[in-house]
Amino acid sequence: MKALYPEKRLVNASMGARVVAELRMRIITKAIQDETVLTENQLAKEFQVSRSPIREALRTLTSENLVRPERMGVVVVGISEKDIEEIYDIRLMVESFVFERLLHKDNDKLVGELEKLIEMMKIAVKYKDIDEFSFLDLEFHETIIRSINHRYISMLWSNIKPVMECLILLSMRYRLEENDKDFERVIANHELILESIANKDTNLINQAFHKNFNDVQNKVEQLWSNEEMMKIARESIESK
Amino acid sequence: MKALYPEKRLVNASMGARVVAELRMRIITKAIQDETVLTENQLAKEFQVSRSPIREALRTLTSENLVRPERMGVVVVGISEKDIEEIYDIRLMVESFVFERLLHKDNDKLVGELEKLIEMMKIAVKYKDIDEFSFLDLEFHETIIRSINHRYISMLWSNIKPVMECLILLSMRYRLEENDKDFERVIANHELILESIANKDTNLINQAFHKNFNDVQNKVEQLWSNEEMMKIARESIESK
DNA sequence: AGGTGAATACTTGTATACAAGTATCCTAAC
DNA sequence: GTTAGGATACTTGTATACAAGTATTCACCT
Repeated sequence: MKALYPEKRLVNASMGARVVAELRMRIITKAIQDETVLTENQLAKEFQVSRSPIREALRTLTSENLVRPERMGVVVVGISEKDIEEIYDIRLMVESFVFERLLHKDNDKLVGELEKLIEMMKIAVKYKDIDEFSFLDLEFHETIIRSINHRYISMLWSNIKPVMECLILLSMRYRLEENDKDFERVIANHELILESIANKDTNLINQAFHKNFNDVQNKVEQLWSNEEMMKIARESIESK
Repeated sequence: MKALYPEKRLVNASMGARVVAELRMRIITKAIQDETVLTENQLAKEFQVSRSPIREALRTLTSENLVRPERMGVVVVGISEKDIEEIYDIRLMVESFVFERLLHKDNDKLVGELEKLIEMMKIAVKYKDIDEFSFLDLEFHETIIRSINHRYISMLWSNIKPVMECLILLSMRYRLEENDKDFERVIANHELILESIANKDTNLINQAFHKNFNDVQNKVEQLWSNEEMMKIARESIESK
């Protein structure tokens, strides 16, 4: 099976990290079906590594709630449409908290960084580097979140980030097949968020969040609700 | 050094789990100072186990933000008063979200469970079993959170829970030394929360949350702000 | 036939060995 | 005295070995 997660992001990564990234993608795309039982030995054989990195990977996936430990081995939990909604509950909760804090700060430096990221996103679209575009999207949000220097908010973010990353990656790949005008709209959404922050405009941020979230969430759910589409998303990378 | 974490909670636990529990307590009580560099070999020697469980422990502590990985070994981050405030930001955020959901549900079963927990807390106070009281306190909150069946909210909770557990454990032990009338007030706070849920009373829950949070947070911070008090909390268990 | 129990082939948790890389320290040259 | 360079003693990441425990299977007994 071809790797689902971009190799580019794994240079210098340990085998453990590679296994996590790959398993996560397979679980989320249902290339590994829910309820499948995974054991360390079996995975070690399949990935041609020892049990040590596999153990590490399974622990990470457990903490991300993608698998649940049972008496012997772990069983794949995967994610459903309901889970995706729930992830976006968390995002909305976290990002709203962050915006509230931004209102009482000077955000010039942040605004500058966000402008840079938007420019880079435009370049990524221009050259159809969808994976890069996805990572920039995520980094945009992470930059905002980190800017308030709230250790535990950052921690929350880092807990849901890996799954978010997969979701965005997949939904963007799918869009590319489907309708690449969508990328313009994604960029416009981010420009709206940027403007809200620059002007500390509470009404605008609510609009922006809901626009952005509904947009991404709908796309992701659309993707998940249709087995055929999921297959396209999986294969869009495998065929590369 | 005597164990800081109750042995009772570690029956059947793996060495890895024990090491995590113990290191977490030592870091939070500053028995291990911030900025200390910990390496796997050194800890393996100290705890008389191999590197495998130590590795596992350090990974867990990293995910909890109590240590941060560096090129060689991990360095202890620990928690400050600001961090404690931030943890309570998260709690307030999460528990408010949960209460909002509770308003649209039938909570009879939940209310029953909470009543049971409060009774048990009273017994724990009667027999001065402070560690048990602390765990019941935490379980009270966890029961509420789990009741809305929100996978990612539960995940967030499980990420901050271990540190919360230590904080509550320490603050309760300290109270016992200081003024054991406090326990009555903690119970009263929980009864207030219970009542808010039973009656779906939005105003009351805000009062209850703020009362409970301010109470615990103040106690904890009071504890942290004074080196001498921290020593008392540490030793209150060591002398057992 | 149905249930019991022992043998077997799994599983995880832990210890240990090894390779590759990095900081440190000591020596030597200037 | 100061700096360069190499030996040394660390570090982590990974592989492998072993012990203890659990599911399964299959034969045997009732």
